[in-house]
Amino acid sequence: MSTRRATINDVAREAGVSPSTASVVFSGKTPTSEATRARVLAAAESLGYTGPDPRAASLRRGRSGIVGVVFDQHLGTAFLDPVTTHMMDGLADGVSRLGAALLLLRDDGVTVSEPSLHTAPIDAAVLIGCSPRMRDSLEIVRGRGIPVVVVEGDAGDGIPRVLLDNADAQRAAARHLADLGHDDVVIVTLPVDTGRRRGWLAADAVIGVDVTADRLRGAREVFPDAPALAAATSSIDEGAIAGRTIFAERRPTAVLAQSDLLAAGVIRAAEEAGLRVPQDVSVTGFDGVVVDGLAPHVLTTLVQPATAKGRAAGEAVAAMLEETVPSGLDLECTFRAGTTTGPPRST
Amino acid sequence: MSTRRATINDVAREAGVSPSTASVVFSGKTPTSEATRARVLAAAESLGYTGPDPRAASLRRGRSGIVGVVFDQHLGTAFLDPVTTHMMDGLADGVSRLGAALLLLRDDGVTVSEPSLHTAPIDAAVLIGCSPRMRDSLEIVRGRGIPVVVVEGDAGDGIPRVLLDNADAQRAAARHLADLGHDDVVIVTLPVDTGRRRGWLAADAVIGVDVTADRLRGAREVFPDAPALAAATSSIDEGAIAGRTIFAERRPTAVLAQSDLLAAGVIRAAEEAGLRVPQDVSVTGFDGVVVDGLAPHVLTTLVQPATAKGRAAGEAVAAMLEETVPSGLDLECTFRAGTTTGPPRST
DNA sequence: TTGTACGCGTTATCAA
DNA sequence: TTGATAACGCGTACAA
Repeated sequence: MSTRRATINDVAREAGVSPSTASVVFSGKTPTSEATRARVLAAAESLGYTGPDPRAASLRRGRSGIVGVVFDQHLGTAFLDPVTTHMMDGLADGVSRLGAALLLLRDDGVTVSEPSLHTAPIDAAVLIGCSPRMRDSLEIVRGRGIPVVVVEGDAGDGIPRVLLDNADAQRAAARHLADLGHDDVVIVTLPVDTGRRRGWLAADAVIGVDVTADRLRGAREVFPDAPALAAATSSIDEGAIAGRTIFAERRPTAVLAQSDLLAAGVIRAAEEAGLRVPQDVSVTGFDGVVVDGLAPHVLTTLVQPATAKGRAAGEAVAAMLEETVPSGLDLECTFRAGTTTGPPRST
Repeated sequence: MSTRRATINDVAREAGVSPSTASVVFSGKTPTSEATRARVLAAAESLGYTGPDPRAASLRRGRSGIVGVVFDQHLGTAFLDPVTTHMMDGLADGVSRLGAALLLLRDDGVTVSEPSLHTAPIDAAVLIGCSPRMRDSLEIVRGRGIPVVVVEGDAGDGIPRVLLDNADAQRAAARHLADLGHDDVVIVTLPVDTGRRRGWLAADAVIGVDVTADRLRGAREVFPDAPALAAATSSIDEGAIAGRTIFAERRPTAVLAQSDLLAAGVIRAAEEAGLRVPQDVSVTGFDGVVVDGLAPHVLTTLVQPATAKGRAAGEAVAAMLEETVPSGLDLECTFRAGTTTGPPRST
């Protein structure tokens, strides 16, 4: 009874074959005679050998079978958003053709914990929600020569990215409001930077988060002068905070929120303020997720293909690993009219 | 311009030092003179060397810095439950002292994709929700000699597991109902097996999922003859399905659901059936998660420390890796009285 | 503080 | 169908 775990060498010796033959028996890469195969398996069994050491195999192969998923926020926070969980689901699906598993990584810029982006044994990486800080993550990964796909963010120079038609979609919602007759509209935006500061956006504000910028641009194409209030994150509570701020100061006929969760919060704030939706104020969201607790309202929103987004990212990663050019990265949102928008109240 | 990436050897040669010195510069395990250090770093820079190859390092070290988290269901499904996401959050926290990252693994018994439990380069594993199928996963992992911690499941012989006082807690809720005067109670359970079949449970039904069995046991200690209806998963929709089944057949004065999501669904079904909560029927949940959309109700439930559960699992894993005996694995739920329970209607 | 030498466990390649 | 050989890239005793 040795203290050390058996290796494939031990098994080979025990079975009376060469290590390479034993290896082949486990990998199945080359046909082997039934007899040797049986002998090797028996030897493994008797030695308690349970298969090749993944670390050694991945060193030799140059592949670990692991795809890193990089978040720029606390996991708990990220997973609170249904869009993220659906995307993870699709991502798991998308990389499965690669036979890869997902490694959860967080890049908050300060943590030095290992394995970080610098040291994780990943074959590829998917960056979620490219905030400015993500650029650093990107540099690290690219420096390591690892294929990267960015979801919803600008990565610059030729890095594949999965994109929604954010501006177009948001413009559609804005137009919907305009068609109904609205012209006093306030926009509630997703975070504008890593600092996640709340507050009214100056006209010349620099927006570091692309999703936010794109959706804002789409809305402003229809309502060039609409004031915009930034939320600290995408959640019902944040939406409610934003809503309270808005209704304390003004009475717009419509609020255009950049996410369903924010919209739900705005609706809550509106009702707190004694406003009826949509009679007194119309509200639109973005994402098309199921927001529990919104009943009986059905949110007017843009439905984004969250699962498909993840799957597209996964497949893009798979393609890059196979040295192919990824495709199918541009996805479209669908406008869905609900019960939270209607004609503006007559003044 | 070579086609191959630079190794630490190349860097050492370029810097005019030995490979071991270069290695030490990167790991910081041994003091080095400022001069050599600078030289090595410069050499690395000029060769585009971004640090030790994680695969080689982990082979050498015998550690990968990765902890596997094994689910027995689709990731999307698992993450739909707030309890799971909170637990993941805690888990990420708990293993962080180890400096480890989390690898998402799924064991559905059929997938042959790699890396599976057999081949993933993990230092330890956390099994979530030990259904019968999980026993197989367990065998695989143990066979590989990898430390395992089980969350909410019976792993048998000396495998550390993070446990809630499910039976006790559920008994407290049942007693609460009994004290109010209820005696016509129906129980809605979590899945009873991997097949996730719905339906009334026979008195002698074998329950393969421990959480389900424990909570049921606690309830039956107070209401020995209460009929139990199994749901296919823990969700509001499943709760509603169960609720509809119940109210179509009978009019219990109280329904004891094994999760908050199920309870929310039951409440929805009750209201559909024209029953008021709690006047016509009381409902209790389990978990203490925030269920959006339940307002104005506040669920009477057992609050479980979901984040703490994850953290405990993470710390247990860390302990095992350090050859210590894990502790702090038993966690308690807290009874929280809400507005969904009251005295039974007079018959 | 630096260098030498070797092993970690596997698998690709090629020849037999 | 099997076997010999040579990396894969690194970390670390141990000696200098």
